[in-house]
Amino acid sequence: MHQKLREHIEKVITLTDDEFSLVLSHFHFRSFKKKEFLISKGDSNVDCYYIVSGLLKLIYDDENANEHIVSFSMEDWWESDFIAFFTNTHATMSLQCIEDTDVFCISIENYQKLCDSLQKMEHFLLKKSNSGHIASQRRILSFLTSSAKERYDLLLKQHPSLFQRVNKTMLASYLGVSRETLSRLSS
Amino acid sequence: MHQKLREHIEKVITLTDDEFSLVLSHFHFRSFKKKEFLISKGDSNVDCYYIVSGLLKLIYDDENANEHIVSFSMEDWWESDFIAFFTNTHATMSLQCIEDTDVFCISIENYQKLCDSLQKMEHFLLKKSNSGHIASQRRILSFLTSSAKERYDLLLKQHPSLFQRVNKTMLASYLGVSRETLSRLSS
DNA sequence: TCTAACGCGTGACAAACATCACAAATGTCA
DNA sequence: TGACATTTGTGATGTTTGTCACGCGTTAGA
Repeated sequence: MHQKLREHIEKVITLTDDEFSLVLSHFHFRSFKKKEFLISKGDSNVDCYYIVSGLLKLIYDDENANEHIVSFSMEDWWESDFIAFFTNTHATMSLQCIEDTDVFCISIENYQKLCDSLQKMEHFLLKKSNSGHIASQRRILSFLTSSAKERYDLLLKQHPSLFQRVNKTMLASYLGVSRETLSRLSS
Repeated sequence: MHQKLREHIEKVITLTDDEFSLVLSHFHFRSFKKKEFLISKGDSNVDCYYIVSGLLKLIYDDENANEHIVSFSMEDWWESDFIAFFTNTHATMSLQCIEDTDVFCISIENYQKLCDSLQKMEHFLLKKSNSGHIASQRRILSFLTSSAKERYDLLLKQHPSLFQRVNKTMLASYLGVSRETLSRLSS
């Protein structure tokens, strides 16, 4: 299990065994069952997660209790309510399992300690943050420039596996359309 | 002019005079006139910009030559086509002056060199990247959860100054609605 | 294995928004 | 100042999407 985290990090930087032990000591390994929450709206002390296996959804519940899916996250991705994580405030979003999921989690304190104690990891985390920023920019672009149908087609092209693992109601929520509209788009 | 950049960085980390000189040597100062392009679609070697003064728009032109405004950027912000900047690929977006604008620009090579030569700056840039990621997440949330009218009200509340500096056509493009719809929302 | 919950499609209708067309007001610049 | 472009509002109309309602097959759990 540790090996997966190590391989993931070593795609960007190289680590000695001692260095990896140091890294690992800043994380906790945890397993969650389908439907369990890693983060619940209102939580303080929000962690950041590296996903070893499984599938999660990051959701925002609006004032009418409608669920909006901000992102799906799967194997080899990092996820959190980054607003809460980085600003050390209460969670405005929730992170919930769609499938049984194994993760390594890190607190913001340990995130900062790790950056301080191992410069290489700060470099790694900068790369990851930049990638996250890019992914968000792409999603903004899709909302600005594409119709619901086009966003549907783009998602089908870029992440076909999601269509096997996630039901239509959640796909609709991710695409920002109603379940009924999605049903009509795909038929 | 250098002082502005230094103050901006020293909100996060402290620098000696020598360190700041080192930092500065990685940037170029440039001035642009209204309507000039800092980045044009298709450019290679896209730089990243710290905005000393002025106002920019980051735009995406779709296949029908419709202009979509991905973001506005003003004094004390960082801006680029981050997808092109970080992945070292051709620009898919353009960055254009709405007002005369002064910037410090940095290439991706110098960005990386700076990270390597001054760890403190890597820390600073990680903070900035995380902030950028957060801003993007907020914008995604606004598209997922809010109507055009709500996005209009939110923008008016969070950035009232934009309404003085930017015409309605551009505001509409930023909000993702037609000019006519925006005109009806605001009346 | 029985039952309630869930997933998914679809019809009918309403609301939101885009598009096209036009006119008035304002800004720009030689 | 005059000519021209830009900005903005608004009416008419069509398209897209949301909402509500319903049925039916599948799934999950006691």
